[in-house]
Amino acid sequence: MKSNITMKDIADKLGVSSVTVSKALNDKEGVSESLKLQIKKIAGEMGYRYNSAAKSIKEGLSYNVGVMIPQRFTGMNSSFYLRVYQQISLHLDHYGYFGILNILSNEDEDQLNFPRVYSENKVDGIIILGQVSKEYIQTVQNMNMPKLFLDFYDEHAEVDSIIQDNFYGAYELTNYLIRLGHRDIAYVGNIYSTSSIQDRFLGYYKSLLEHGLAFQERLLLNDRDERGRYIDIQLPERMPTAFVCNCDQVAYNLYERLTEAGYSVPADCSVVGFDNDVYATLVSPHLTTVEVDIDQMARTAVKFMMEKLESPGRRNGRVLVQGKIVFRDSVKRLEANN
Amino acid sequence: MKSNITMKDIADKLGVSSVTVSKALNDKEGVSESLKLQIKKIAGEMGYRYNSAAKSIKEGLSYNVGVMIPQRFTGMNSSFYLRVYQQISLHLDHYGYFGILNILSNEDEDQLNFPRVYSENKVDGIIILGQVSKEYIQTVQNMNMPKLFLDFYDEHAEVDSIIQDNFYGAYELTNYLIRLGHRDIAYVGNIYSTSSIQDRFLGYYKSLLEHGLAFQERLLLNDRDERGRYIDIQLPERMPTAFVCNCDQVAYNLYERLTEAGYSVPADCSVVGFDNDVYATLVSPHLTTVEVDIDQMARTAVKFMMEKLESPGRRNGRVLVQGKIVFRDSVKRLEANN
DNA sequence: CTGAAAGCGCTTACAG
DNA sequence: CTGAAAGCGCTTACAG
Repeated sequence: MKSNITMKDIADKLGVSSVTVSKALNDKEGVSESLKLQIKKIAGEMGYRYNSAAKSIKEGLSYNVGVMIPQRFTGMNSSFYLRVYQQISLHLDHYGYFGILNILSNEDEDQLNFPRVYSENKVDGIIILGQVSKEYIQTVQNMNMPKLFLDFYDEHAEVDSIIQDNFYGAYELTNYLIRLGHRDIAYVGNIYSTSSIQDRFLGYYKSLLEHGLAFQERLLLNDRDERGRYIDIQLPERMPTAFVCNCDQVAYNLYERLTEAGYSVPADCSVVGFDNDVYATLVSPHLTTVEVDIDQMARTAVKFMMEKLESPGRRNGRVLVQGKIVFRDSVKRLEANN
Repeated sequence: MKSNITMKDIADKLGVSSVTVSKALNDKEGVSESLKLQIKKIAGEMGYRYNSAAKSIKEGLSYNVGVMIPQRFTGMNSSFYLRVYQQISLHLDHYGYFGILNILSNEDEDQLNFPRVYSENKVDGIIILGQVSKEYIQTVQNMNMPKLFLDFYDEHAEVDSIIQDNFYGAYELTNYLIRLGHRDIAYVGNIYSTSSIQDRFLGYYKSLLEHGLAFQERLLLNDRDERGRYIDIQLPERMPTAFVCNCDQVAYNLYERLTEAGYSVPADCSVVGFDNDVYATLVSPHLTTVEVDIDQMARTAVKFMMEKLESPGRRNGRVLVQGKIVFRDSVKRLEANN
């Protein structure tokens, strides 16, 4: 399968030099218009394909970017990162780059091995998509090429990161509920479980504070045990008018719980979620929720990476990408508030 | 970011030639053991990284395989192909290869453009993942490198393909129902909608035939209109004891319909699905269904590709990958049949 | 065991 | 406008 037609072959066919062919095919100065046209025509006929390896070796650039996803985020039910990767791939294309997916195996993560894309110089930069261990972060820092953390950050690492704005999303969502007249609003989630649940809680909390609403313990409902397994949600004795759930799946669970207890959404109480995944449209009525702007995350990551490739010293720090509220039918405007 | 350490740098540091360094680093014959060790040590210290572009240019091999997914299969809710890609990527790794994802845009498909991975010689072979247009299949055939169709095939194209065995999966599932004593079994799906719905129907049909059970029109329930939108499933007047649904999502829809009508699964009637996606475990009781063996598909695709890379003439034809039944609690053994 | 020479395909000065 | 020369980093014969 190495029927490789080279510039030399085209040059020989036309009795010119390969330098001239190179100039013609790259639309560079120094070839007469007619020769250029002729060369391009012959190239097409001969099925010539550019050899990017030769370019790579000259420029020391592979025109690839590695996207590394830790293995544990790649299970059956977690296609989120794959979708992010897909968008990254699409945006890289605009810059003439390609994305190489690299699943970081648990072993490689434990043994602090460099990924093969790095040790074989297959990529010009690397995007780490999804939290890796503290120790591996150090390994990443030892890699001598532009790098970027996506969807997580490390306070000590000198690595730029792009994360979704969990805090602001929950803040906006809660503001929205308050604007519609809700005053007694619960938060559903184990705030000691993950940092995103905690950050979302904080956004909810800030909204309450800003509106002079007192937070009370009874308004914090647990959704999972310390190992992350969902538990039955205990509804408070005096029911709030609205629930902010830390994610759509928990909202789904809450719906079931409410139905059992004889409450109807949104007539008796309103519910909002987070993520806009399958669960958001699996419940009836469909859930008002926050959608992570995957495209924006990918676009930003690629932009930053390209900038770093241009000027390696470039820093962007910790950048937040805001989600957008998807308004559906799980929230009711309270009469009280006109 | 081109602080590239080369073999020459290592050689200079030790006062040897780069040829010797090359041999040492590649564990080739012709270097004394002690020198080899020393070279490897220095290489490590200097942070040397192999330049795979140089290898590529020598061998005419990129050690990359392209995976092309038509844009229309990459929406929000279709992560199936991304998961396949992920597995391909994993298996390629075993062979020292990398996978480059290439989303085929609708425009490129319409205009029959070669993908950039091809025209820039970025890959040694290409896997087309998901049905492309008749016209584009021709374009694929014009590509002068090993290629493979995955999850679809074309009767006229001289291209090997790997597809899931829809027919056999439904056949087995129906056999299972019959073995448990079911005799009156319905199929849910619009058999004119897609070829996989049709093939699954045929598997169901064959099972009936083999067991001497008569198929009747009343046993074929429609699930979607000609544009693919789900419609309300009409339950037959005389209820069957079991339903074979063409996919899990439709089984999910059927559950709702059955619940409305006052039937309970599996007490009153049994239900099976296909795909083993989220919907399978969203219903209660969880659904017995067929899981596509993504790993097997990916593994086979990579194996075939590697063989083609070895010997380009190699043909494998149309290969079917069988799914596996996932037994859960949506099926009841009928008393009648001990 | 060790290394000088040539070459993979292309591009970048530079000379004509 | 056109092209000979050198070089990118590595490997493959081949000579010593």
